Amino acid sequence: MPANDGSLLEPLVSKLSKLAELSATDREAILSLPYTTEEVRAGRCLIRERSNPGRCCLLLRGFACRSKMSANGGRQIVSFHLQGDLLDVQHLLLRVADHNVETITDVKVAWIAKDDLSRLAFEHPDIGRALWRDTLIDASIFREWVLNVGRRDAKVRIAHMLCEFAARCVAAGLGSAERFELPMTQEQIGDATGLTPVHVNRMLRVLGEDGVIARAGRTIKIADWERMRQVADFDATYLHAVA
Amino acid sequence: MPANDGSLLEPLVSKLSKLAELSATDREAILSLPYTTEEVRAGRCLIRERSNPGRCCLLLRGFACRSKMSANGGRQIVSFHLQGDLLDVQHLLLRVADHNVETITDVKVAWIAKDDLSRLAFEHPDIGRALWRDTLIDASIFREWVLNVGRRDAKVRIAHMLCEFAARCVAAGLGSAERFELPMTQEQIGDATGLTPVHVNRMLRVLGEDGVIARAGRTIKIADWERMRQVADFDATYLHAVA
DNA sequence: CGACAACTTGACGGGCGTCAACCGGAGTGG
DNA sequence: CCACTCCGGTTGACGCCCGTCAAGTTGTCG
Repeated sequence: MPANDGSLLEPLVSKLSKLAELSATDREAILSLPYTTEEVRAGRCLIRERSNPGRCCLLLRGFACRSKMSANGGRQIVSFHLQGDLLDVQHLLLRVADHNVETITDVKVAWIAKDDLSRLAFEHPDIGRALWRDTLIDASIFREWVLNVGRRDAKVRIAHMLCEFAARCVAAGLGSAERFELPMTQEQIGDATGLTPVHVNRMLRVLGEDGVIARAGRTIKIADWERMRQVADFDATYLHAVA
Repeated sequence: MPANDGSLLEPLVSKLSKLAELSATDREAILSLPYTTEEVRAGRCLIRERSNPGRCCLLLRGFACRSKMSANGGRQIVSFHLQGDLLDVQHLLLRVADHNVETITDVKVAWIAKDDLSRLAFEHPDIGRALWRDTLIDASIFREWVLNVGRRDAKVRIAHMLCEFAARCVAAGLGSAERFELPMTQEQIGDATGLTPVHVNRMLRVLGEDGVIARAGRTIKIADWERMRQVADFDATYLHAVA
């Protein structure tokens, strides 16, 4: 499993470079982090609520999400993640996981020891700055999700989720804003928006009938992005230009 | 307005001390931060969405909240704050505010220049660690709010909000868990839980009839805390022992 | 070709929003 | 001291959005 040719952490370097100015030394320090890789099937749990991982998970390929459960058995997805995302920076400084991390598709991840990453953050101020910014943007997205789930009706809510997902895919170099692929089921969309899968389906149909989106299986096409943005009440400010 | 007797930043020292081990030097560095104080009436906006503050706001007395607006005019409160809270640490590293900060009661605040606080964080690693942890706990609370608004019904949702608020008041030394004072209106509770003020009122009445809480004006009494915790689906893990 | 998961659609009901009226306390001005 | 105003709280009637239940379709993988 250990496969330290060093190049696999390149996505992490490129992500953090967008968040702060990194020196050559910084980059080398990141690339020389020890890690192990693992391939995991769709629908598995990478990190479990209340556990204390001891290592951080870098998503190299595929899609994942973070989720929490309510007492009555309801699942709430609180964020989606794609390649290049570091899934649990918060565990550098918080002892116990307050949520699950689950795979949505088959994924490839790199595990990095918490202590190594933490040391890196505090010995290289600009890396620390980048990681901190990453968690702050994370928090900003959570705030937007609270608004989305709390104050928008189902149609707008789903449209907003699609906009955010598209924007992040484009930023990560996966597909274009006009045409992209959804990796998640309608049930997972429901879990992210606080709706039932049935109602997600209804609203996707309506969005299609309105001509705001076009669907073919899980591929979404958005012809008029300006219109989509209005329908979705989407304003990318909260992504803070990166995400 | 400048009133640097130095002692007014004591709450900040005590808050950060709970988040990381601070040396005497660290404490002195915090206390010697330049700041100005201001008294602000209830219902005012301290920081406006899309603005770029340039300074951070420490809440010395009273209550405040952070909020966002949806296109259709809905307001969503994303967090409540009480004395000792630093209201916008995220602006140390993010350029533009993605939400408003509003006063709930009359408050007294201390303004600290962003650059001063930022320098402090990076020159004193343990202060940086404490501030970072603070923002991570913030994010954890947002995740819980997404779950709360997305997957719990109105009664549980409001009960959960009350539990969190009580826990944080107790942690800050304001009142006891068995009896505390709500500073916010039922409309603000609704804005925090994604409900209308009318329905908040109904659910508060039901919680009273169920004997879970007792109300007198805005004072809340919780006799059986274990029962309350069950009704509210409340598990303080996500507060990460501080907050 | 059979099994199973995801998607789709319809019928029905309930939780919560909306509208409206009234009450009570605090502040204000005569 | 009392009338007036205003904000917040309270309660009832009614309706809609979305949840629930159920059945059927599609697609994929063995």
